Amino acid sequence: MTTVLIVDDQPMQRFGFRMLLESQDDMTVAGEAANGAEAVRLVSELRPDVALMDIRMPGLDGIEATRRIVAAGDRTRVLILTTFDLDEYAYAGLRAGASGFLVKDAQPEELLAGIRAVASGDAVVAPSLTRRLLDAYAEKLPAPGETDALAQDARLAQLTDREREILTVIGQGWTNTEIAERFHLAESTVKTHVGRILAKTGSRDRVQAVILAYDTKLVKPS
Amino acid sequence: MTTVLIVDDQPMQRFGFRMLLESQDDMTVAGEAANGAEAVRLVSELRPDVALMDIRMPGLDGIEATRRIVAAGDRTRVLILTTFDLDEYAYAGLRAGASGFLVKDAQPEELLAGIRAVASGDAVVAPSLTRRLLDAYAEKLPAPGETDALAQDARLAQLTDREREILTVIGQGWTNTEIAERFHLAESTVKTHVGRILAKTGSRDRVQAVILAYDTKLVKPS
DNA sequence: GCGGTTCTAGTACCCCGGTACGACAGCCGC
DNA sequence: GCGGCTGTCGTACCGGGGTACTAGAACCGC
Repeated sequence: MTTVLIVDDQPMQRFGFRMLLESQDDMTVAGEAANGAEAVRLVSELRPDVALMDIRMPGLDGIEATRRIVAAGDRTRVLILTTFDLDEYAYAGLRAGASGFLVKDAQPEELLAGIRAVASGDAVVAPSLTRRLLDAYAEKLPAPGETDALAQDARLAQLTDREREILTVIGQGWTNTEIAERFHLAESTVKTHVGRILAKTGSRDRVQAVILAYDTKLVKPS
Repeated sequence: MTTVLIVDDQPMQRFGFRMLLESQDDMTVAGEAANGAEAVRLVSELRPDVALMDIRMPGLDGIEATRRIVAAGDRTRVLILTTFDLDEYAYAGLRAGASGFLVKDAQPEELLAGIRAVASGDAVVAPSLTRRLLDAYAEKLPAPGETDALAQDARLAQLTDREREILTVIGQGWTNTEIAERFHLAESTVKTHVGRILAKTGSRDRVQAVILAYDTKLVKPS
């Protein structure tokens, strides 16, 4: 069962969302908030799976509320909903750590699919924005040729591709739970991988693995 | 009317797609191709709106075919479809200039919505991949204000000398027990310090503290 | 002297991380 | 075909890490 917190300053808008969500038998509305401050408070209190977040609200807006929710380290994923797909909003929302960004005039099915995707650790972005996201991403890609000047360390060389991939995100601070969610693996699988990484690299725990990742430039300082 | 070219080496797979597409009154199948070379040829000949492209095919694969179609400057958008959401495939496909990337086990509605989005110039990406895309994108973003490096220094500045000292050895991989022994402290004291360090720096656990230590150059790669 | 800060220390509790098994499916090379 | 490697998943267990409190001692500045 996916629990959802509805955040919107317009009562009728909240009502509409509530009706839609309650009509689904795998979803339930954990609560409603009319502004950002209330949203932050209710998230920490109710710990919903997903916060459906409007942007324009009196007082604390949706962006800032998202930032605080993400910063608090709660497991709640934020799905931003707004009337217009203005770039600034989207970018700001994504920077704030939102897991998704959809426009309100989306089809109900799209909205529901978005909520389910976000709840399961995936992310969703309105199609109109995805294009720009891809363009920006393409620029960031290492280049058609080869994948970077891969860190050649004897310890890293023993790792399989999968293990190196996982070590990379360990180096970015991901917990086993997060790795499992975002890679769609069981936590036990992640633990197996981590155990092998530690054994192969001679690391005592993931902290030393992180240090190794930095020292070998597998992960670079941000 | 959206015209679609189906590219897949498996006849049954093509048949399935054809049935699905023909059931829609705003879509029509322009043709079918069983490999990459045929796809490139048919695109230039039929000029469909969208090419539904499988990746694994004998001869010219979907990635290379996509690259050539895009390079040819045709108006045809390529939507890549594959069985598994392997990173390499996705990255390669996006680099090649595809307008979208979906997994074959997606719901038919998702697939259709994806085709319509791509045909209208938008882009679509499978939810499972969007997450990683967002993460990568977030890294690329310049950061809210001008903060970043300075902000992290600000977080370090809040620490007392003792705390900074302890954060340094945390960054070197020491456990609480080791810190207690070598600093002649009780482990409970170390835990108190660590807890305050995490709170002040906004780190979730010592792993993130290690990352912070490296990013701020408090600890330097060996 | 008194309040604020820092360092120290303790207890109690819970959860995540790591280990130690075993198991199976797919793939590749011999 | 068979064995080895890889990736996946499961269960069970334990210890360290982190949190939430409280609290005393030393120091400093007003």
